[in-house]
Amino acid sequence: MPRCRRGGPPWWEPRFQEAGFRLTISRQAILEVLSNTKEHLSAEEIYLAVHKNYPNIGLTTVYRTLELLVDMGLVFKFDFGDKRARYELSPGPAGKRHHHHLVCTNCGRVIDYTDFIDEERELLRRTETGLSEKYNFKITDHLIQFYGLCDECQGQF
Amino acid sequence: MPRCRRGGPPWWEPRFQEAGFRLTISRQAILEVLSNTKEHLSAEEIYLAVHKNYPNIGLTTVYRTLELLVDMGLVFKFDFGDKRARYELSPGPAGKRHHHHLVCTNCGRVIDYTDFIDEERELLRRTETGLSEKYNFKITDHLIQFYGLCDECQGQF
DNA sequence: CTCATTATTGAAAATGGTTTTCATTAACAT
DNA sequence: ATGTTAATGAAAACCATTTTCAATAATGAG
Ligand SMILES: [Mn+2]
Ligand SMILES: [Mn+2]
Ligand SMILES: [Zn+2]
Ligand SMILES: [Zn+2]
Repeated sequence: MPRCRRGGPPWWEPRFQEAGFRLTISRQAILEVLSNTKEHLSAEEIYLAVHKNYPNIGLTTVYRTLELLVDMGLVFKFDFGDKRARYELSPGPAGKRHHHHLVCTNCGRVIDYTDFIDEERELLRRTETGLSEKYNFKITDHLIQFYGLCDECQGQF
Repeated sequence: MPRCRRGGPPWWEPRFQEAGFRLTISRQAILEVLSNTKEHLSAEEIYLAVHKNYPNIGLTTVYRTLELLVDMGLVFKFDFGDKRARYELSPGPAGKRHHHHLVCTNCGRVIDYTDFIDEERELLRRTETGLSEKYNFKITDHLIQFYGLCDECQGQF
């Protein structure tokens, strides 16, 4: 289980300095877990993963840390309809690209996709401009998700 | 507080017949409330509204009925990030047009918009086609929401 | 219309993800 | 190294939603 950082410190360290938050073991461990997965983990799943190496870190701290990380913009929080929040490390400086999600309503699988993002971006840009003018609404974020049946679940219906 | 139906029975009545569900007082009352509001009510708000005219209808029934209505496709269920589900009557045969939402992250206000829906539709159509092919994912639904600050909340920051 | 069937309902209890409380611990500036 | 105080863990609280189960009422048959 090799560490990801092949060189200097993780890109998120300066962010803690700037914001004046302490870079604790718990926070590093949680960020480490998030940076080593491609999945969209729930708080409890993160807790369990962290717990293997740091058995004394509690679920409460995981929740609190995730809230902080979301506020800091280091982590994104999603609702895929399975009754629990799911988290994903922000792309970061040299990370993956911005993406949206396909959610299987049968098995819960979540697929990241970056295809058509450019077209989406263009539409979003125009929509945001138009809506800002018409409703004087200052748009700061958007959510786009597609729901349906994944490859494996289509046979069952 | 005039009833909306100026003529025949509401458009949703046949849907119950077809599906074999009983058209009870509770269900009619809840649909009536939903059809007489432009807001996106929570289960409890619907319960309170129904309760004025039918004090014996319980919150449990409201939850159960909403679940049924969502399953029947008569009602849409949304998550605007305020920790409780919110509901909206489906456009129906002669109803309002399909729309998406602007959500104020400060005061929670939700604005329906239908502008740019045609462009969105076109993008969605192409995206759905592309994603279906690439991931063999059968898309049945989508969610688009914009977040930001509404007219009144912009001054505060 | 009357009755039997059974879907539907209400009240109360349970559920479960998340948040709060509060005493203890540890990060880090000095 | 030490003091200040942010951060933490365990337990309890929170709260929207769901489940339980006995009672009720919508519907169809007669
Ligand atoms: Mn993702
Ligand atoms: Mn709406
Ligand atoms: Zn699936
Ligand atoms: Zn606002």
